Formats: sequence, C-alpha cells, structure tokens
Amino acid sequence: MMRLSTRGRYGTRLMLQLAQNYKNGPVLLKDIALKEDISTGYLEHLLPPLKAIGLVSATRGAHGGYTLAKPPSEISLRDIVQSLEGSLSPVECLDTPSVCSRVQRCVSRDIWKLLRDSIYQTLESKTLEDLITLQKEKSSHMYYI
Amino acid sequence: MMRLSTRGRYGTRLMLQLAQNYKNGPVLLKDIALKEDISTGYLEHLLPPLKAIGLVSATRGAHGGYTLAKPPSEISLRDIVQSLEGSLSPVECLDTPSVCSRVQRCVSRDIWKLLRDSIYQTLESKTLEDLITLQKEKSSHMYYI
DNA sequence: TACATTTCCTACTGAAATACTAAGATTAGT
DNA sequence: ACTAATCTTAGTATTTCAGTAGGAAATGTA
Repeated sequence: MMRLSTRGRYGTRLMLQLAQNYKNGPVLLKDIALKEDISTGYLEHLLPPLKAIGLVSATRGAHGGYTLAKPPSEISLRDIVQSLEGSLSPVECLDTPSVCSRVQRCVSRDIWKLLRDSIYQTLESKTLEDLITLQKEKSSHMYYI
Repeated sequence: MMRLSTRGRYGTRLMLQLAQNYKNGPVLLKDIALKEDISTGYLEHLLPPLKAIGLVSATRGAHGGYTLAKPPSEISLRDIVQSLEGSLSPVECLDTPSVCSRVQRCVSRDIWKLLRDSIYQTLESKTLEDLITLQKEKSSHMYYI
C-alpha cells in the first residue's frame, strides 16, 4: 500500500525532537518517548541505523543521551527516512535488478524509477531546520493546545 | 517500506497489455496471464477495482474478454495504481485524520502531504499512451530478446 | 569500589497484510 | 445442450510489522 512504516514516521518525530534540542546537550530517549508517546523500547530500535550513517551520536551512561551529529540544516528527510525504511524505491527491482528477468524490457519499471526520483527529490528538499521553522510558524497560529 | 504491492505492479502491466490491444476487441485474461507470467487466478482479483472506476469493461461468455473503457491517453498511472493500492498516501492520517490526535500540530504530516502530492503529480503525468510510446522506443533499441 | 543511570543488543511474539489458490456461479455465444 | 469466458467468495501459507522483554556494557557520582 505504499505506506511509510512506523519506523519512518516515528523516526522523523524522534529526529525533530533531537533537532529542537540541538546544542542543549544530550537528550534522554525516555523524555522523547514521553513527549511523542512512543515506547522507549521501540524507539531504541530506530537509533542504530541513524547512528550508522552519522546523523546521531550517543553518550552512554549517566548524564548520557542522544545528540544530532550534524546541524539540522544538514539533515534531510531523505537521510532519515531512507535509513530507517531501508529503501525508498517503490519496487525492489530498482535496488536489486537481479530479482526480475524482465528488467531490461520493462517499461513500467521506468515509471517506477521516475516515481522513486520524485520521492527522493521531495524528501531531499526538506531538512530538519525546515521542520523547525514550520513548527514555529504553526504554533504561532494555534490558539489552542 | 513504501513498496508498491503486486496489485499495483501487476495491474499496470495488465493495463498496458489492454492498452496495446485497444481497438482490437476484447482480450482474454488467459492470454495476458501467459504473456506477463502471472496466474489468471490472481489477475482476476485486479479487475473489479479497475472496472469500478470505469477504466476497463468486460464481456462475459464465449468470445468475451476485457477492453479498455477509455483511450490509453486518458488513463493515467495514478488512476490505475490508486484504484489497486487503495491509496497513495504515505501515511494514513492524510486519508483519515481521525486516526491521530496530533493531526493539527504535526509538522511531519505536512511533509507527508507534500510527498503524497508529488507522488500524485508524477503518476498523473504519465498515461498508458506514454507507456506504449516508451515501449516502442525501447524495443527499437533492443537487439536481443 | 559500589551504585545508579543510561545506551546497546538480541531474541521473541502477536497481529496484520500480502500473495496467492481453489472451486464453483454466472453469462453469453454456437 | 455445450463450451468458453468472466465473476465471486472463501480459504491459506508466508511474510512483514510493531512491539515487548531482559539483560549486557558503559559512564558518571558518591
């Protein structure tokens, strides 16, 4: 159904929280879990991939926590979502041509490639900084919780 | 994982076959199944939604089969994929806001909306006629099966 | 050193979606 | 009647998803 999994969705919310605390020192996962209403246990699964590609760094032990490893302006939504979802290709044959013998003559595959590229482009064009800006604009227009 | 299901993929291949036989009279599902190497049993599941939105018409009984209900130029990939996948929204809350209480203040949702719109746009911009053209171009460059 | 706090890692599990298959009912032409 | 086709419903095996659980490793503090 072409739906983002919870990994991609929760992951961007997690990253937005980290972005909002950039330069405030490490943030506890526990706190993010509380604010975002997601279990810490599940959030823990999202960190390894984000660390692996250098978006997040962690400090273990007491007074530890997680920090953005780069400024919010340098982290795009594509970075986040791709690392957590594994791939943004709408079809497997774009990542692994060997899965299908029709690859060369398949025209629908060409369309899926266009689709993938437009997904890339859309998500690349938005950074965590953009989200923060959006957040601020939004809350200034909200007169209710 | 944001992957198209086989419904969307097989469905576009099915529709391309119908498009290539537009104005040749009804096509047997059996024949399409053979060409595309998909079981007729499974293809049968894809027809009801396509008929429901008026993309395909069927003739039952002997000498029956399926026909495109509109010219290939008037059927976009969005029509096909959306009808078969059910929705093209990367997140459920775009279709059904009531599933999440954070809808109003959620900035990531705004990004998913952008993403959905770019998916719409990409798929709307391609019609079955475009696929046929692409197919022709492609086969003229292929010197092997 | 002992302890508390935190990240890190692995295994497991229930639920849902996916990708089919099967079998017959219905319709239409010959 | 008979044959050829679509139509419809039910069932099932497999995979993916979402989440829990439990403990190991690291780090600061008393």
